[in-house]
Amino acid sequence: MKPLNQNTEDAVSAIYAQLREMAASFAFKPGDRINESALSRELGASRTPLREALNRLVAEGFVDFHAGRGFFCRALSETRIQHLYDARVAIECEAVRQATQRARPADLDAIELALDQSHDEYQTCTNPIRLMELDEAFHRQLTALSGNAELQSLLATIYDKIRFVRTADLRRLQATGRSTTHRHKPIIAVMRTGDGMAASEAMRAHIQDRAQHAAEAVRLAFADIYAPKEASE
Amino acid sequence: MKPLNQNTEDAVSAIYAQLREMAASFAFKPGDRINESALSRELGASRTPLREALNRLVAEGFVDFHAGRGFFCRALSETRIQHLYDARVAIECEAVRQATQRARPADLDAIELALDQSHDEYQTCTNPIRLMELDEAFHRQLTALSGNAELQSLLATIYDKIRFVRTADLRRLQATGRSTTHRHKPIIAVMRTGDGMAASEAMRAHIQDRAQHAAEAVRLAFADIYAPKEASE
DNA sequence: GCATTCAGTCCTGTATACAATTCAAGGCAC
DNA sequence: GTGCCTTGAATTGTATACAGGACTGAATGC
Repeated sequence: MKPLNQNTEDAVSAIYAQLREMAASFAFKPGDRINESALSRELGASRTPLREALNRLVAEGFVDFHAGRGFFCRALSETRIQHLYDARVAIECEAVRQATQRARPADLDAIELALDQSHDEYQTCTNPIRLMELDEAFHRQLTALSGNAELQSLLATIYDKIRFVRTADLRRLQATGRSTTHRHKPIIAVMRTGDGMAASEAMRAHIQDRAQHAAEAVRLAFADIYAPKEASE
Repeated sequence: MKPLNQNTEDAVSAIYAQLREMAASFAFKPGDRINESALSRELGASRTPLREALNRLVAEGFVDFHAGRGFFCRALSETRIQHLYDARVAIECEAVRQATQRARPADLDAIELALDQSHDEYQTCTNPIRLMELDEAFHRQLTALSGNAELQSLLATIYDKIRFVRTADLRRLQATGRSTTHRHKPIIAVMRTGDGMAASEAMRAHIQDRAQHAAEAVRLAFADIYAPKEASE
């Protein structure tokens, strides 16, 4: 087999990143068993590094592992999505609270500028993936202002898990001509007042507004997962 | 036929559980490289399942992985501990908030009963590990009342990461004749009023009270880690 | 004396082999 | 036809072999 350059990037991490993306986009159907031999062939590696990468995904909750039976794509349920949205509320509200205390006006200016710059693209963009990236960037930047690496990494994992649902939700939002961008700037405005509690509640309201549509988004996501994809990949 | 699933699962999962306990108790010194061959011999398995278990710990943040150099016990710093305490605040405050809305009086009665039953043991117990278990049980039970599996699993991971520090902190608390149990019942009392926000704030105050001592606890923990242990192989 | 180089050794990273187990299908009894 | 057993292929679980990078320490040049 082709030797991989271990100095720059090891195979396990590369496979892991690929698998995580595949899991986030539901290249595997929920509940399906993952065939190690076939997948390792597909990824051009052997089963050993593949299994190591899969074990990371098990620890993060993307994949289920049943002894003697192998790895399974974790099932998607409305309950689980609701739980993940609530976990997102927990992380982001605390992060915003901390950020409100730590952030300097210049930090908030930078985020607001980024919002303004992406506003036009947000309105015209038709690619739901890109749409989601723009939306996610705001939340990630805000969480980063908390200065807490643990909160950031927890949030990143949650986002990966709900990305598919959020994409479906944002697509539907866009189809109805609405958007969530206009809800972002008010949060910054509250943060400028220095009231961490109020900023936290603003973020809570923003996220829960979307969470209410999670159930419908899950159904949309299921439709996407099982719909035949034309010429994709 | 009897299901021997657990039998085969034991290998990787048993190693994983052992490693997680070793990591939580800092059997490896922070920053040290983990020698796979030696550790696999010690655990009576080969490197393959050991590496799979280690990769799970990488995903959970117990272990660092550097390509080409292997696995390393993750360093412990005051900053990181502070971040983990703040993450704990995020998770537990939201969980208590949800639990306040969901819990029936009987659920709260059960937790309060458990508190009363363990009160004497808490006062007389000299084993810091047991002390920590008792304290942790309260927080875990409360979080479980939220009904959110994601919050529970996130919290479990965080607790494993800060367990060593918390043990040192509780030991010191006990040495000074104080305890944190008396702070638990007031939280239940607030929950009974049905005011989720107030309950959340009570929990925040409770956790942050201990977080303030985290820095000192880290130093104590370091002392424990590097102190020569008698009769330890 | 100090930095550098260069072997030698150790250790990691991955492939592969093989045993153990599960799964599926076909046959058999009822 | 239905349910159970048997049997064989497919798949997982683990050990091991081996290639190649990383570390160590001594020898060398300045």
